[in-house]
Amino acid sequence: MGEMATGHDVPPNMTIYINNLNEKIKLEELKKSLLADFSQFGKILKVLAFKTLKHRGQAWVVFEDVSSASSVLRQKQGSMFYDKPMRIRYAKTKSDVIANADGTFVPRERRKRREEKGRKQKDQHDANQAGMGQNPAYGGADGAAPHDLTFSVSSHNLVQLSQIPYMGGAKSAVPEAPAPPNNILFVQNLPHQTIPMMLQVLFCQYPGFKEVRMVEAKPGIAFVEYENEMQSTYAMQGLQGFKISPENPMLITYAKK
DNA sequence: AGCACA
Repeated sequence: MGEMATGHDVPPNMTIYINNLNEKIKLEELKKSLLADFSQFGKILKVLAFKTLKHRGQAWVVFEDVSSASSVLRQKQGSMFYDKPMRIRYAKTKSDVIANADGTFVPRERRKRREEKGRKQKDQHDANQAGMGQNPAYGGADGAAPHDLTFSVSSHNLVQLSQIPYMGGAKSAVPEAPAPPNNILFVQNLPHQTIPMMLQVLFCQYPGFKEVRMVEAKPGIAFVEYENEMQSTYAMQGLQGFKISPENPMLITYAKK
């Protein structure tokens, strides 16, 4: 239930399709940067990008594992790349490198001939689907946040941070009239001894994190800025109700514009 | 916006 529509109509697979890329960047540089940037998520088998009208501003990155592709999709979604936010989805059809590896590859010429004949297309389609569908486990748990750590921020005035999702005990769960999405979050109900570093440790786990701001004169609140709204939203969902101390589930809303 | 296999 309550699943946010993340807009991927295609089943998870090893290849991610990226668009809204900066078209001014030379293909070789673009591919190298994608490789450099995404390698941290797992082994990359291939990066493809083309200069034709129909394909500029787009790229395909083929990972060895679906889990790597999924991590990138979730963690890099909307992040800035050459001054533009990347839009990432799973590729619609299986990459040749993958098809070659799993034996379902059909050379392009043969493919075309088949399609022109107007029959046997279904075989090809089924072959493609078979390769894609090997991931039954992924669909359901889209909400598994990348952090499930219990950790302590501290020097000496040790504060134990217990990661217990806030269940909505009584009042301060979620505001009735939410502010419109904003890349800046407004955090309330913090313990008065909270210092910016404690919040930074928590919020910097989420992609696009920029900074935490607190006002000395106003204890208990903070502003946390991300690069964009998607990323602030993701962080908000991940940390909503997080208790820095047992009696202080944090209330996170979008800051007013 | 645009899903390829240079």
